[in-house]
Amino acid sequence: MSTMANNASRFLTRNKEVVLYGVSLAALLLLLKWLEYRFMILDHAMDLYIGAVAFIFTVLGIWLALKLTKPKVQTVIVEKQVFVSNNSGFSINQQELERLNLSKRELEVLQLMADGLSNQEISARLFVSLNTIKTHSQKLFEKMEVKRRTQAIEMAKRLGIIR
Amino acid sequence: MSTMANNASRFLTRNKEVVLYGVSLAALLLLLKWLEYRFMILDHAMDLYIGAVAFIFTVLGIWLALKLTKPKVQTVIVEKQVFVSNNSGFSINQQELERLNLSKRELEVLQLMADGLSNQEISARLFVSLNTIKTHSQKLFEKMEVKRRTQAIEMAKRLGIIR
DNA sequence: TTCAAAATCACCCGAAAGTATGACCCCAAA
DNA sequence: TTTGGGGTCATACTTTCGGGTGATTTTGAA
Repeated sequence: MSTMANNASRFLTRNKEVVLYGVSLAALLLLLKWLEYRFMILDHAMDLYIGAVAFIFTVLGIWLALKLTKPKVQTVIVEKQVFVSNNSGFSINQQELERLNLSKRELEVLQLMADGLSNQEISARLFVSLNTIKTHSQKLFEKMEVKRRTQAIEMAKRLGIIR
Repeated sequence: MSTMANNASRFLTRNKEVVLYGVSLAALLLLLKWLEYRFMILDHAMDLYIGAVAFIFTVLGIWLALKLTKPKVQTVIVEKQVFVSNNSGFSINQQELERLNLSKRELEVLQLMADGLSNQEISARLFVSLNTIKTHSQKLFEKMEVKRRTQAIEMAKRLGIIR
């Protein structure tokens, strides 16, 4: 039951793009027709018209490509500060990171959590939905064996797996 | 030295693109002229011609966009080990503490928050009611000018007003 | 090519966190 | 003695968080 609703909503979400594109294309055709009639009044203005068409469709192509191309993955540079204590020599970090077996995305979410961002803000920052962040945080908590984000932050800072 | 060579090579690479683009554009214009003469022979084939132009330039636009956004951003995790003398655990920033004007109780709550405790757990630890903790945290957030406990923790650790 | 992990998104529900407001007590300073 | 800050607690409400579940798509490795 919920699967149907799920599919329907997803279908709508996808179609929004398609519908938008369709409408835009229709508008563009109207514009072209208008341009055509305008220029046809003039004499030997064909080249100008062709130029306009070429320009418009070049822009359209660029827009299309940019729209349909997936947003680039941001480069994540994690600078880890390894605090070296005088007495207790725990300069772990990488070992702990591997032990916890966190994925790249989960580590990103963890870092943003530690920066004090809400799930909503994290989702906006990473260009994904709120639900996705929830899923990430869940897996994060499971792997780190904690129950709250504050515990995750505390552990992460203590182990030095985030800055 | 290697930087110069690097820049030179990069410059050449870029210019190669520009030259390639120029040549392609020239070829494209020739193609268009040819198409124009071909179609002009026919009667009322304008739309077809315009369509061809539109298509070609749409493809051109897409190609341009894809070409110019080519560089694939790899996710690189840079591990920078910064050795810091361990004074963060000892010296508390007294000036910041006074500036924020936190009460004793509020500071206690803040510390326990940073330890990853829930409001419920904090209230149990301090032998007060949950509502009291909520009140404390509220005033805490006001004084620190934050909206969430995670932000308060982040700021407190950054300023060094808690361990 | 196939398979598993990762990443994405959805929906529901209960718990926790946070907001707003008001009240009472205590104590020290004006 | 009044006044104000700190501490306590309450009710009512909204928002966010987290758990559980299921699904599809992407991707990287075998």
